[in-house]
Amino acid sequence: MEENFFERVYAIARQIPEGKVTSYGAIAKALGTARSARMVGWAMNASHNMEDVPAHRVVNRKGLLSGKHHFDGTNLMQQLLENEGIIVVDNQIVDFENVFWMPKMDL
DNA sequence: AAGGTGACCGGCC
DNA sequence: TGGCCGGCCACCT
Repeated sequence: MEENFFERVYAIARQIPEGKVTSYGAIAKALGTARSARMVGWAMNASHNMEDVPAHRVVNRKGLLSGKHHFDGTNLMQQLLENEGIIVVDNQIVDFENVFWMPKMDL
């Protein structure tokens, strides 16, 4: 009973454990629309109003904080990640593979 | 209704 | 990884 595409994205994002991150493509695949990775980013844009959506845990496949530009400050996203134990240098996540979390495609 | 847009991804060099 | 290009899909005007 998903209201719309966004709700689905939020559902996945909320499942991201602390200290872990995932990519837009991974979420897209979890939703079944791997090709709509861009939509995931769009949903994240709307997630700005959602407090339950940790958008800072979502990065692109390179582990780059592509969306940091959309956060309040310029390094807010990085601060949040580092706060969870994730090392971020130059807007890029260190050990990206190590902190990468694959969303459960359980819907 | 049509067109533009975007926090992407994958392939290629 | 870095740069360029095409495809993709839902949302907004």
